[in-house]
Amino acid sequence: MPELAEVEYYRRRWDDGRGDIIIDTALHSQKRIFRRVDVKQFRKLMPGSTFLRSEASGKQLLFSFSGGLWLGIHLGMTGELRMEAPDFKPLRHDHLVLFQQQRALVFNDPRLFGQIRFNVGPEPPGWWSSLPHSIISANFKRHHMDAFLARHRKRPLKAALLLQDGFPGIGNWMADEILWRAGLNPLTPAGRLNASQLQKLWRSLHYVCRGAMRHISPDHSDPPASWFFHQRWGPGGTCPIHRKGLSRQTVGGRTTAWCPICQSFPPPK
DNA sequence: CATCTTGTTACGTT
DNA sequence: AAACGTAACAAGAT
Repeated sequence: MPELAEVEYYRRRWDDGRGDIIIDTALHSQKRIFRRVDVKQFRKLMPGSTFLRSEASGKQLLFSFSGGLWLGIHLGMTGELRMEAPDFKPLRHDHLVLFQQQRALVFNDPRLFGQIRFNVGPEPPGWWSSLPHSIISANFKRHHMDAFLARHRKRPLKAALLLQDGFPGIGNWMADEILWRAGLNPLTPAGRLNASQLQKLWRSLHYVCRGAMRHISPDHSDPPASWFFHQRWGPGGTCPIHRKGLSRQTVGGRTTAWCPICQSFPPPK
């Protein structure tokens, strides 16, 4: 499920636990989610530590705990965070539970594409510090986008938008929304955009990211009815402008939908 | 039963 | 060396 705004939504679901001590943990440590975690160390250090704060960057989450403990979470395709009662009994897909006096903080992921990290140290772990600038932040500059598209000039635009090094937080539906609003065909090679098309992509990228954060993050509600979002799945989907049928094709390994009128393929040079 | 999935990574190829 | 394309991972929904 989770892209930029949904990740932020799930981050907030553990907020009630801030300032409280972890008294116990439960984890399905044999699952692939924990393949990068020293489980023995986690089980030893986490109880007695206080949950301090959390942050999201793209699709990555970082939770900090007293004693210099850092818990990284990637939700993968189907990961969720939620709160339960303190006597919660984890079921099959509840792979990580942090028990507090008043509640249980639960990470659930049926499909196991998520990933947990655990680091110890005074500063945030290196994998976190070296993440690319969030698209939402002022540090994400136009020259970053231009340089990234140039580096991946042969990739279809859709595939380039899915690369987290360049567009952190963008996933399948957001990429389709961005390209529809920019009037760009998903198959266009990333290095083939002229100045005006680059500008449209830049503005659309920010419009969709900001809009998703505003509409989805607070309560996981859907974006406005005018968004392409509502049309891109079902076979009956139509362009919100023309009300005509959409084109569909796998691009960059994902199902991609676009309006053949708004997003016509550019003529060869 | 076959096909689909809002994500990433390993690996072989260009 | 870097970029590119695809299979694989796992489980549930349709």
